[in-house]
Order: sequence, then C-alpha cells, then structure tokens
Amino acid sequence: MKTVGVTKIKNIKNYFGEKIGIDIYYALSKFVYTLDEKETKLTDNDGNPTTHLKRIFDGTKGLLMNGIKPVYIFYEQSKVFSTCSAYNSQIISSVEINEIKRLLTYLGIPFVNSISECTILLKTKEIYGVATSEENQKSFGAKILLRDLPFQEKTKTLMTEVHFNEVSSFADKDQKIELKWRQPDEENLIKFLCNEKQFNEENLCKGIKKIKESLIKFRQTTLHQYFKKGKKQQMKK
DNA sequence: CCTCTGGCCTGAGACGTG
DNA sequence: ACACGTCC
DNA sequence: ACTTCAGGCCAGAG
Repeated sequence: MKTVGVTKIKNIKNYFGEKIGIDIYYALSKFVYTLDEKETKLTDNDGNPTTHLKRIFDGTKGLLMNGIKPVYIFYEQSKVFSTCSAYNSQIISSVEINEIKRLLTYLGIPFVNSISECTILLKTKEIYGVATSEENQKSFGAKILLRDLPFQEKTKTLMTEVHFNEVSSFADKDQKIELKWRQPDEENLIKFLCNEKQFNEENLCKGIKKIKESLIKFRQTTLHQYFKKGKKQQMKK
C-alpha cells in the first residue's frame, strides 16, 4: 500500500517526555513472529511461551530510557483490519493478553482497553500520536502515526512520523482519560516473572533499575517539559 | 560531478561475549 | 568489526 | 483497504 500521509523524520531526543499510544499488536508483531519461528522458543517451566512478556518488558524499558512514555492500546484483534497481519498470522491468545496486562500493571505503565479510548486520548491531546499499522490509522483517530520506535535501549537515533489529514473516529469532547505512570512494583515483578515465568532475577533487577532511573529523569525535567508543551500550543494558534 | 529522492526488492529480535 | 549463543 | 515494515541499493533528477 502506498503511504498517503506526509512523512517526517525527527531525532528521538525531540520526543523526551512525550506520551504516545502503542497498538499492543504492533508492539508484539515482529518479535513474537520471529522468535516463535525459532527452535529455541522462550518458555516457562510448563512450556508456555514467554516471548510476549520479554518483548513488552524490554520494549517498555527501551522506550522509557529513550524518554518516551508509552500507553498501550488493547482491543479485540478482529475489530480492525488485520493489524500487522503478515506478522500476526498467529492470534495472540487471551491468556497472553492478560499476562501482558498484569505485567504492565506491575510496571506502572498505563493501558486502555478499546480503540475509542485511544481516540479520546488523541482528541484531548493526552497523547501525541500512535504507533500502529497504516490501515488502522483512521479508525484509531490518529493524525500522527509513529514509526521506528526505539524499543531497544541503544542504537536508534531517528524516529518517523506520518501525518494524515483525515480520521474517521470522533470522540465526545467531554470525555477525558487520565494517564499515570507509576513506580514499578519490584516485588510483584519478581514474583511474576522470576517465580512463575523463570526470568533471571539478576537480569530482571538490572532492568527494573534502568526503568527507575528513567522515571527519575522524567521527574527532574517536568518543568522543562511543561514549558515545551506551552510553547507547542502557542505555535499551533 | 555531486547529492538527494523515490521506487523496487528483500528479509524479518535484542543483547552480550569471544 | 563479525559471528554466535543466550534470553526463558 | 484485504501480504507489512524498514533498510539497502540503484537509477534518474536537480
């Protein structure tokens, strides 16, 4: 499919403190697909896959370390056109989805459970843009699609935005959803990932430490961020 | 002679270690 | 730099 | 809408 939107490439540094929505299937797509193809599948002791948990933990860590605040968008996979369909020939099971929600809760990362909530977040400028497939852009109500997200903690410096004029979803003006990014719940993370899912505790704690350091960085620059936002709003007028 | 852009094609993870 | 093994 | 995304390569334009 040909891109209808206008593409802009920006340095990741420009997104510091930015809140963005991420289609959960978009976040999972590549990683789950390629890893599950391999012989060395990642599983817990019962043989249940754990690739989805590793992806979301590592990916979220990477985003936070790059200064981006994610909110994950959950929805019925059949509700929209085949999101990332080539990768997602496999349907992510509801068990895995619920495990991811549990993980996000312990991580202190917000998520919403429907496309309409995503639309509200965009309408109220609670989030800047959404990472999803181009097919879903209109129904999500996203004028800005995000690409090349830094799910890894290193190497990436550039991120792509695709701007669109049209959306097909509209939210009620009065509705508002408040998002909160909390401190990770270390105890429950260890219980869940290490005791139940056989993650290496040392590695996990290192990861949690990096997430906490990122959150401190956010707090330190709150004032700067506030100023930046004000400036942006002025420019729009 | 360049630099840049766009179209076409292709392959598909992240990270640490040696 | 590159190739390879691990991650769970 | 109905096989995606992103990066590399190369031809053609400016």
